[in-house]
Amino acid sequence: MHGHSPQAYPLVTHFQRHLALTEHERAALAFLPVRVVGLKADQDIVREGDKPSRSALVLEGFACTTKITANGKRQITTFHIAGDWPDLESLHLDTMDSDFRTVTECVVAFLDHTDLKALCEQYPRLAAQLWRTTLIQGAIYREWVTNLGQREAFSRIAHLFCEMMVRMEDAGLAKDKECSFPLTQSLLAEASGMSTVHVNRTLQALREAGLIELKSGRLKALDWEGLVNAGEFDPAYLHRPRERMSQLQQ
Amino acid sequence: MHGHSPQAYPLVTHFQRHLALTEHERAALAFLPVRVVGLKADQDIVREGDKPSRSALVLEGFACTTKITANGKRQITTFHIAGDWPDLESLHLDTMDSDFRTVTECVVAFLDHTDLKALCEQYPRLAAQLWRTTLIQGAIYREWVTNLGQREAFSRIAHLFCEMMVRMEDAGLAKDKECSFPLTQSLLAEASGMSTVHVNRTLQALREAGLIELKSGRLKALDWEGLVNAGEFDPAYLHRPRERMSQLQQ
DNA sequence: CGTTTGGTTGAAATGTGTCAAACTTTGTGG
DNA sequence: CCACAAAGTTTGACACATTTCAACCAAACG
Repeated sequence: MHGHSPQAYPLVTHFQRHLALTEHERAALAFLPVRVVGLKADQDIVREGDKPSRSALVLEGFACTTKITANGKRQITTFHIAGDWPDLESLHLDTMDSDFRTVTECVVAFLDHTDLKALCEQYPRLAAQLWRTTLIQGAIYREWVTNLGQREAFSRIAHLFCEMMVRMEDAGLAKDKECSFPLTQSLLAEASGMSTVHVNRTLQALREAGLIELKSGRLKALDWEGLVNAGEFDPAYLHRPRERMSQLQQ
Repeated sequence: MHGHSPQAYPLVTHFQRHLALTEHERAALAFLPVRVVGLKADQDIVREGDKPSRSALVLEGFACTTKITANGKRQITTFHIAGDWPDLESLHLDTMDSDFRTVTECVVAFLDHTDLKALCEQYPRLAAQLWRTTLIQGAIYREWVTNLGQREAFSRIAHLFCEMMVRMEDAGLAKDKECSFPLTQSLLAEASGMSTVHVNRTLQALREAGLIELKSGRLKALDWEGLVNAGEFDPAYLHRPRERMSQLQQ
């Protein structure tokens, strides 16, 4: 599929989450050439060392950014869900310093850097919004550093679950604190810097504490407040649009 | 001190590291109003929850970004040295999600967001460069997540030392793999997610391995290649300007 | 010179990793 | 639709990295 398709609408949605678009801006976005592609699970989209000429907006599915150490260990540095723009940074950093890959089957929209750069020059507000998108991703990284550095297993996993739940909600993919969650324990291990075995035991502890239910690819927070406490979770770092902020209180 | 002063030159330097400036751009930078301020050690510059109307460029000294968990533990998410722009993100994220504070005495240049935004609208290349600056900071966060998640004490501290040394070199603050390093062991603990005691023991191990000398506020890599190996350090994530890349091989 | 701050040490407690095996679920091809 | 393979989860026992606590020492500092 190519250009001007209905598939471009998610792009408009992305911007409208934070910004009231003018007609011109909306039109510019609608006419941006996009290439929508379906991808298999567990597949590289961009690799460390690549010099991409385009960036991908996730439309459906779960993806992640990973880094591999010289010793061959792998760290997932963040998960991406629908609406996320995982490798937007490559717009201004020519060489990828990490891998961007699918976790589940995904649908992504590829946008050429040349088109995006032209858009940015012509529409400074859209440029600022894209910049903002990368800054929020940076804020998430800061929180992950803190999560890995300061919290032990139980809180750490709880925090990860809180973050994912809130982001899924904001993307319209969760309700009643329940969402699709197709992440294996070994992926959770790679994301939390723990061994698979210990993730397993921690999940049992979270279940025994009555905080979560996690099975067959779905996560449900049985006791949201309890989970938030366990994870010491404060969603401020997600810099959510104002309207969404209240939803946490529910 | 206010505006147009010789103090503004570091600003030009910052941009010229990555970008060949035009005369217009250089002039625009030179005329940006800056307020240069000297700050005491161990002092907040901006706090979590603040909504700053300006950002600070570090001219001298060591600073850091920190997050405090609900349990009162503190994580240093990154260190800042001369030439760094620690809270540039506040240009587009209205509320700070972390603290930015001095470690040593510092000299910083404050720049108003309104001025920076005007600059960005008029000079897209400068905007892109500022954006790039925040993206590189993001890349550093990714690496820290990996460092905390996948490396044990010995490698983790080695990696931190490698990063600092390379960044100090690039800022012109290190030569012969030796630089000022006024970080206490308890700061290193907060940055590495380890206890002070274990930092102490790890430093002894690094010394016994003949990799470093660290005393009276100075760090020297006695065996740079060994340190790089121990830390599995690959500086690609720092996205250094091309000319500097070769320096690592020395 | 005393006081503070930062560094070092030892011993014990504990969180987490490792290994290896068994079990369960999911997916697939016959 | 079953049977089988593959993938993911769970378990136990043990090893080990790291934390904690408490004390002591050294260096920096006014």
